[in-house]
Amino acid sequence: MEDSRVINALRLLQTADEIRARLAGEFSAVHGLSVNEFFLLMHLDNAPAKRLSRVELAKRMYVSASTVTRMVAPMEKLGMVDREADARDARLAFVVLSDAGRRKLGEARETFAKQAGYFFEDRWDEDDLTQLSQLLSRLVAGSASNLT
Amino acid sequence: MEDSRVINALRLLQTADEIRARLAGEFSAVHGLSVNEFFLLMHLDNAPAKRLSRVELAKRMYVSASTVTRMVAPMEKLGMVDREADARDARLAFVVLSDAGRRKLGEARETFAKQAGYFFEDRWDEDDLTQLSQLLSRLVAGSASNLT
DNA sequence: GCATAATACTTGCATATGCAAGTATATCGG
DNA sequence: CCGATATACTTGCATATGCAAGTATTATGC
Repeated sequence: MEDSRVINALRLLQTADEIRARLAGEFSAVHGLSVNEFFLLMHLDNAPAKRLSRVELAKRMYVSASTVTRMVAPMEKLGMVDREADARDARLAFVVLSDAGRRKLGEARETFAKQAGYFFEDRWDEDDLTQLSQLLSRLVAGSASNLT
Repeated sequence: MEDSRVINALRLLQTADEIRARLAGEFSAVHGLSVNEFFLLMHLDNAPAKRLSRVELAKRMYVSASTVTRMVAPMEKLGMVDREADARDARLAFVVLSDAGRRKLGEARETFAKQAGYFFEDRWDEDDLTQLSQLLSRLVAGSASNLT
């Protein structure tokens, strides 16, 4: 295993799996939220009018359209998001971040920040963090998925 | 969003999602393998005697024990792995990499390398790759999950 | 030694997700 | 304008996964 691209891809995937596993437990216990639901809210909050179509969400989250449909249903019932039709195109069904969703996201963000802190704690200093941030920025820069 | 730990965690998760999505399509089409099945084989290949208990696999893959049980069943049927009991502890059921599994993994590794190459292509040079590798090595170093 | 606790694995049930097909609407070419 | 095609979303079905409970075996405390 000498190829640095392979090594980096493996390490990225494994690191992400570890972070995701930690987050899943915390989000579920503290907010009754899944990691993907958190990201859905993040994408909405990041969007111009706090709203996105389902296909846009699917692309940004790297999941299928049907997954978005089924994720949104319970979130809508709980009042975190609203459904909004488009005046010009009757096919579109926007998912809109509600006030309750915004509050929920605010709380979840704190948990995320805490976990992110724990994760890097004791292993990385500010210089490392800045270095990684700059490296990854080039990977996510072009992507519509970028949340940062 | 000023906390560099938060930014890095978000970018790591999103980057990994993108890589994983690409791999999933390729692995499924080319090898009839899921990304997690690939990692299971990688962990076995990485282990001292090409074998691990199910709980060890579960820990290293950040999945539940039941998931390992159910992942292994079809892989065993296809001959990629064998089941092996422990002489001292009758509870243990090792998963062993078979010759067929080793071949399969070899092919899948090539696909992985190709995809990893595409992913970093045009965006990163060797210096960047080395830098990231060094940064991530500290994150995965302590972990038993480390494949690199 | 033996009862209790811990560990390894499996299984029932519920949820999550993708793919393919179905429905509704919009766009395009003539 | 109209049929063919494309797009947005939903739904049926199959697979993947976690949690909790169940079974079998081993370790621990007395």
